[in-house]
Amino acid sequence: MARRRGPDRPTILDVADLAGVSRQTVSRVIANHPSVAPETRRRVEQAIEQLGYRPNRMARALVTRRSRTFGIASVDMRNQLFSDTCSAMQEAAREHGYSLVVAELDRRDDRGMGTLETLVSLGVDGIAVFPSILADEDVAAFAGRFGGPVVMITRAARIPNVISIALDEWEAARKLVGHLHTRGRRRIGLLMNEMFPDVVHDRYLALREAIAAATGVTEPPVVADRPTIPRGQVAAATLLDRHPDTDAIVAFNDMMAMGALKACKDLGLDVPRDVAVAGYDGIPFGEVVDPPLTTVVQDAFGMAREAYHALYAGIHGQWPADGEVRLWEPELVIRGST
Amino acid sequence: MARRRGPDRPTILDVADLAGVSRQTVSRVIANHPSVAPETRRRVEQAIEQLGYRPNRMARALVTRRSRTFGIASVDMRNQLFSDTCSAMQEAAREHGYSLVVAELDRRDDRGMGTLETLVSLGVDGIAVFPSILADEDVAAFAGRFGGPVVMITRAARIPNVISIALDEWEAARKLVGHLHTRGRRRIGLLMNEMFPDVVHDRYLALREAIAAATGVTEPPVVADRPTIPRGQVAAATLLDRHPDTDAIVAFNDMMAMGALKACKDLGLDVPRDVAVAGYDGIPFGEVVDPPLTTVVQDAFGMAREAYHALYAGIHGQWPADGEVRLWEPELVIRGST
DNA sequence: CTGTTAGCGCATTCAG
DNA sequence: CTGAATGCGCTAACAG
Repeated sequence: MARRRGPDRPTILDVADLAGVSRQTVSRVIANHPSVAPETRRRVEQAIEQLGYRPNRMARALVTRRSRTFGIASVDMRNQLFSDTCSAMQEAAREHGYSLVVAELDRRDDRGMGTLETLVSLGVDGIAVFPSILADEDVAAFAGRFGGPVVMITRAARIPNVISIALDEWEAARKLVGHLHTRGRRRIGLLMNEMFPDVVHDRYLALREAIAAATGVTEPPVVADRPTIPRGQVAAATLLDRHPDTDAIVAFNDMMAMGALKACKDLGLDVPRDVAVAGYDGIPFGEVVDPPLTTVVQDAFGMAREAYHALYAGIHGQWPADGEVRLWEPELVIRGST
Repeated sequence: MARRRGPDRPTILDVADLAGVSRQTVSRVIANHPSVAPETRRRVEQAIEQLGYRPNRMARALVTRRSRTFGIASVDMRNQLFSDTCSAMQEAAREHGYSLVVAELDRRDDRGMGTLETLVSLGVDGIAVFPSILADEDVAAFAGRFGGPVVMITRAARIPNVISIALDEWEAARKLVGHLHTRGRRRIGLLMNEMFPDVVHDRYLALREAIAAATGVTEPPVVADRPTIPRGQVAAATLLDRHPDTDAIVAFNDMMAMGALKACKDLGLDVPRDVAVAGYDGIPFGEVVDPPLTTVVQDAFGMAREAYHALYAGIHGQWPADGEVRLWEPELVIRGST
């Protein structure tokens, strides 16, 4: 087969030869094992430096059965909440020398399950997943097969072998709907994400409940689509067409909410006078749009750190066989759109 | 050492035993090697299915010296252009069964070079990098050490062993400045990214040149900061404070431009009447802000696909020892902010 | 404190 | 068409 271009990377044997020791000694130096003579250590370190040696982590993982990588997956890598999560997880992972393998769930490949299996075959020690298109049963099945720890972010569900980290949707819905109600809104419409109603997000259930409690409306109008600006625009237009008396729109996330803003503008509706609009996530663009967007802020960084530390702990200690849910407090940021 | 929880994942040997063949035969079936009897193949495939076997890609990589992963790195994973690039690269990679290892350059770790080395020790076959904090010399040094293909995105520079993929900054500057000039703007201020002037981006050189050609101003005012909304806001405020007669602001990217929008609003300046504002990248939020943002759109998806295919070709074929630059056409999208 | 032996899971020779 | 031997780079276990 074709040889690598240029010289091969040095191996532990090259270092050992140059330092005049056995490879085991080199291995000990790298692992910071105490039982190495200072002089020997110095020689080895010098050889490492001189050769520019870097351990092959795949070879190491093969024997330690630990790759020091975690996988993280979502159906949309371009989502700001996901980027923030990746960034914060990687930041947290650095202190332990862990790396992140990021994958976008391919819905054509067994609804995304194939992507998770790929992550496993890459040898990740644990997995964080934004479930979205995956049902609880999918995640449960995967966590059962996969030996390592699995964390689910953005959905609260008690799934065997899974720690779930998510916003407290009921608290969020109470805060948001309470705010809208205070502002005199009574006919609240919902923009849900594309999986609805096949995968019913707690966000919907919680909002429906809060709306019923506040206004007496038990089945608020709802339109589902992809959580992007253009699709949110289409969804909002549909909603307003079917229910012209709508006086408030709550969108699944800020992207859809921004689409709703555009739809209102298209229809000549004033926000917030005619229709109030609110989203979820608290992405930074929310304060630059016109009008600035009221939103339920998720502490993406805190949740990401929590996810990382759960995975890391899960590798070394126990993992809850019957699952566990960790809820996060939402923060309502009120801006001009409501 | 602590054993893995649950049963170990099945290996190729387990499959071989169950199918009653040797492991090489299993290996051949997996590799789709033709010389396997149909009946044997069927038995093996059934065993694979039954055990839920998935090849260990690290073990495979150890012997093939090819991990079928590419690394991609940037100093900020949360940047939309980077997310778009990751997403598009992964999409392109799927067809060849390649995966992406995403890393955020840690500036504390040798200005990000340490992160690149980590990627190498993880065994990636090639690397795509958004250089930002890395100077051309850094990238050159790394590409020299690393045996595999290296692609640099968002900066055009002829660096040995590196294919550089970037916007045609001169064409972009001509289009943008030409547009501003047509709109009667004569005192154009610049918001550059934080590396300026230590790492001078072509974007600055090109804009300066275009501004000189159009207005005769050879040293346009410039303020540098991080390419985020809040820092862009601060930078724009500084610029307008120092040069109150500024009638147009060109920002390094849309994030900074949105910050400039906020700064203008704070100062009671009307955009675009008093000051025109434009950015680069063409992120989707640009059309939702107030006023909608004029921007130089980069074809992130096209560039990402190009980057992937360059890397993939580089693994199998030749790589330009003296480097290569591939320029991409910018598209100027004119909206309300100018 | 250091070296030797063995093997992680797999693909690549080379034999049959 | 199939199997046996070999080794990728590394660490664990055991000797010295």
